[in-house]
Amino acid sequence: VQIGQVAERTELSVRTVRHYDEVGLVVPSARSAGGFRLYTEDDVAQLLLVRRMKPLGFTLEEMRLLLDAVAVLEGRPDGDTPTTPDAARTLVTGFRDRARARCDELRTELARAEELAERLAAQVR
Amino acid sequence: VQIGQVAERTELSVRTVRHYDEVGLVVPSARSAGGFRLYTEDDVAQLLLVRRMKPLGFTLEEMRLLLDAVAVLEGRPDGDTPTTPDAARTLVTGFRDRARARCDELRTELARAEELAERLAAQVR
DNA sequence: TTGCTCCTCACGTCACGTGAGGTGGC
DNA sequence: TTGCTCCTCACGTCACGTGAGGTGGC
Repeated sequence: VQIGQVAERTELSVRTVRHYDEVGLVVPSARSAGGFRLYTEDDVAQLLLVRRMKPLGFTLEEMRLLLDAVAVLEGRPDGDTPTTPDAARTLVTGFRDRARARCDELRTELARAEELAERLAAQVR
Repeated sequence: VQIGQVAERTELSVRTVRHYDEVGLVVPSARSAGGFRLYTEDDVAQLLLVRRMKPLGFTLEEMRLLLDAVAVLEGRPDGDTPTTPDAARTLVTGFRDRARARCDELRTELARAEELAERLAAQVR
């Protein structure tokens, strides 16, 4: 499937999907004869995962490491990343902890944001 | 009060507080003889408001407009921004709506993030 | 052949981070 | 006088946005 469809399905911009390819975060599994990026369903799943991670404030490089580690744990070694399953587990555990911590932060930020919205509402009542 | 104290109280970096001065978002009410930025309690309150707004994804320029409008509605005309109360009300109403919409987005992002954290937890179980 | 989608440079932008080198004030 | 805090350039960075000019494929 082509990048336009992928962008629509993931709610990412075409430029963003392209950028993730440029930095090696999610590289399309194939190219057409004319050079068009072709994404498999697995590629799309990875992009969806990345989109879920974005609010957690990880860098693209960190997400790349995480995706690689998860790939190792799920038994698809990804070709060029020679991570041991053990290293992968520690890495994923670290990300899990950071993810949970960030979720807590997000919750308080959300509460504050809601409070703010109501303050603005009161301002124009 | 000096920038270091302000940064600590607002949980913003010193550089960030300085940046907000540079772009005219929150300008300290005074400077010491030696050029040190001096913030009043009102200045700090504005910085706290800005920090609450950040998760809502507004640009610094937008926040500047909002702070000015709120200042007008609260009866402290801010000197250089000649906004009418009417224009201020419409602007604030717009921001209220956008803030509420972004709160909804934040809620779904949070839900997805929590789901993701649990997925990572399951991965290393 | 006409559109629409895609491509690669490559520079711009937004919100700061990060030194470099220098001064203020208890 | 010694620290610690603050100052102003000014360049770097991260995650893309935004044209410019060109091609692929139904």
